Amino acid sequence: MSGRKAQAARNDELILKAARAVFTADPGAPIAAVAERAGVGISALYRRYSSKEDLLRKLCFDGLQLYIAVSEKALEDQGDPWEAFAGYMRGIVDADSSSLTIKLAGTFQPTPELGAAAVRASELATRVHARAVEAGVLRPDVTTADIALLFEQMASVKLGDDERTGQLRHRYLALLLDALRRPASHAALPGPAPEDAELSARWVP
Amino acid sequence: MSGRKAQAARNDELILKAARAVFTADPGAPIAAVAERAGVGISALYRRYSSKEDLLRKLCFDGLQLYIAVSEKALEDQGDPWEAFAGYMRGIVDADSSSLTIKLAGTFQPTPELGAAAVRASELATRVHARAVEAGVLRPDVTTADIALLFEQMASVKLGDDERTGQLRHRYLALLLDALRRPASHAALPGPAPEDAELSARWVP
DNA sequence: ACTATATCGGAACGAAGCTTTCCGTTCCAG
DNA sequence: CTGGAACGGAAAGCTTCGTTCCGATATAGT
Repeated sequence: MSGRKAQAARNDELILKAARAVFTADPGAPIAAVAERAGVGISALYRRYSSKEDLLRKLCFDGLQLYIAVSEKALEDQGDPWEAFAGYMRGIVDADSSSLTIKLAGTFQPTPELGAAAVRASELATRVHARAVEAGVLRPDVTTADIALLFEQMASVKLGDDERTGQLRHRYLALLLDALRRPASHAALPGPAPEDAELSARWVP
Repeated sequence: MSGRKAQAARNDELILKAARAVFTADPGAPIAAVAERAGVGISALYRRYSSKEDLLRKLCFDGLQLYIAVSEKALEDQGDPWEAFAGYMRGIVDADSSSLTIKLAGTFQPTPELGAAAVRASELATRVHARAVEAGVLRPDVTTADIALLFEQMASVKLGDDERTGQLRHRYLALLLDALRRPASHAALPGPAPEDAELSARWVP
């Protein structure tokens, strides 16, 4: 495959990647920002998606699929129950699925297909959580819904570039995992703490 | 004091309260939303603030003052060091100061006065944190800057009305405090966990 | 070589939303 | 009674955004 077809296929990927980056950074970003980031014209977007809503639905659906994949992998993990659960949490944080699902919800009309994926994702989350509770590695007063909100808190962390943001999210996830684990413990925190300069830089954009 | 002057004084308060509510819920909200919520006309706003920026600066400054007041109160607390620190955290979360400061920053040009308040707030935060570390009640691998980012995570929790949101923020703050406290422990979590219905309601606004 | 076609870039358009101004009205103080 | 402070809200003026449209370009098939 080469020539024009190849560029079209490459653009498919470029556009999705750009859309993910732009809309996770700012759910209200304009379509033009996606095109610019992807390095294509606006018409390249409208050839693939009939509207902005359509693109957002696609992103949300992909985000749910990713969530589902991570959850299924966690359920297959037959190793140490705590490590399986912690790995699941880290996987979801890395997938940034909260930014791709809940943060975008409300900006478009959900389709049945999308609703079904959301239900499936929710079921899997319940099972992963239940397994950890039954294994006795998780404090029992935290519910599945709590976990969902905690993911959103991790997703709210944004500082510097994507790499730094991911680093910090894992730092605070480690803190969170200490609070969730039974018995209580204090694991070492990964990644350097934020510098004062990193924080104060946000006052003057 | 009565008559027209009295209404003006009452409006001063009404407008500020409305602005706090509106802009903490949505930092990009239009001025008209503030006027509507306050139950006044737009001109009542522009009589008091020369521009939207001006109003935002005022809100931000007040937020910093509140932050400073809570911090000073914590420093005066001579009781149990852990309880003093935990009370400080709860106080800042209740003040919702992250929503009034950082979330609004960037939408206006900071003034020297505002910068000075920010510096003072930062100094106090450092002292409160240092005191808890020196007392040995706080895990030492968490920095003052970490605490600031953790406040922002609590402020990112939003579900249902203001009361429910506050309840949940305290629930997750309790979880967080478990992770911060030395030695490690698990305190009971306050407030009911989110219901599935509360979460799924957000998919269809 | 030549043309039909798929794809693209980006200007142009129209709708929507926002801040700010402006004007007529109300109501108190002197 | 009257001057003016305070008000409500419409309208001006501007920006931004989604979408459409058109001319350009490069390939695939003949």
